[in-house]
Amino acid sequence: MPELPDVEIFKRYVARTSLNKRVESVTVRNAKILGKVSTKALGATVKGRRFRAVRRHGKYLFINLDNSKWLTMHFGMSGSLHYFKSVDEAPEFDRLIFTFSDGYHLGYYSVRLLGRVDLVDNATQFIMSKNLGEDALDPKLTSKTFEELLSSAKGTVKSFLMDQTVIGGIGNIYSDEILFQARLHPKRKVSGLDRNTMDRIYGKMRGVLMKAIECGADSDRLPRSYLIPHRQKGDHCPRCGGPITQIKIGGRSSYICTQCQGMHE
DNA sequence: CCTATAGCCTGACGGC
DNA sequence: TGCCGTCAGGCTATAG
Repeated sequence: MPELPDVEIFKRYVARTSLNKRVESVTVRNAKILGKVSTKALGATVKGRRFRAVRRHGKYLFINLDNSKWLTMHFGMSGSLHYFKSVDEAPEFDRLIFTFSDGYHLGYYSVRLLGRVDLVDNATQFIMSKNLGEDALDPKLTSKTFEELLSSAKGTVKSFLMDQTVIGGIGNIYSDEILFQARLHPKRKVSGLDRNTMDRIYGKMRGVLMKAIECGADSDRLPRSYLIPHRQKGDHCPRCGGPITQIKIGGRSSYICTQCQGMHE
C-alpha cells in the first residue's frame, strides 16, 4: 500500500504515538529489512535516544533522533507501522520492533521483506544521494516546474508520474487514479502534450493525493467517483458505466476505462 | 547515456 | 481438499 498518502499517514501516526519517547531497545526479527546498517550498529545508535521529529519525502519516512542521526524507512509493497502496548500484540510480520521506555512498542511491518530500514547522518543528503525528485505535494513543485519536467521527459505519462527521480511519491495505484481523473491513457506519450493537459494532470495529481490523505489513505473511504474502489476486473467506471479493463505496462497492471481514457485528448 | 526487463520475497487467490 | 501458477500498491541491478 505504501505510496505518498500512505506514508503521510504513517508519518502522522509516528508523530501522534512515538514522538519524544526514549527507545529502550531495538529488536530485529529479520535482518533482511536492514539496509547498510547492521543489527548491532542500529541498536548501539538508537538505544537510549529519543524520536525528535518525523519527516516524509515521497515514499520515504525519516525519523530524527536526538543524537542528530536519522532513521530511514521505506515500505516496499507491503509495509506499515503498528503501535501497541504488549509485545504479545505484535503482528507476526513486524520485522523490527522499537521498545520505548514507557513500555509501548512501534513495529515495522513488512510481509514480503521488500522494505528497508536504515540509519543515515543526514536526511537531505540521503535524498540527494538517491537522486529523488521533488515530493509530489511539496509547494516547491509548482505547475510551472511540473510543466518543465513534463516537457523534458520521454516515454509515457504513467512512467513519468511513477519515476521517483522526477517526482517523489506516486506509485502504480495513484498514477492510475490521476490518469483516470485527467482522462488520459497511461500509454500516452508525454511528448506533445499541450499546456492545458499538463495543467490538468498537475491539478489532478495534487487533488488525488490530498484527498487520499484526507481519507486516511483508506481506499474504502475514497469518493465513489474515484477509480480506486473500482480498480478490478469486471467492475465498471463510476463516471460512464463502461467496463474497467486491465492492461500491462512494463510488467505492471494498469486499470483504465477505455471509454473515458482515450489515447488522444 | 537511456529504456526495458529480471530478480528480490512472501502470502492470497483462482483454477484444476 | 490440495496443489500450482499467478499476482500483489516497489526498487535495484543488469542487459541491450
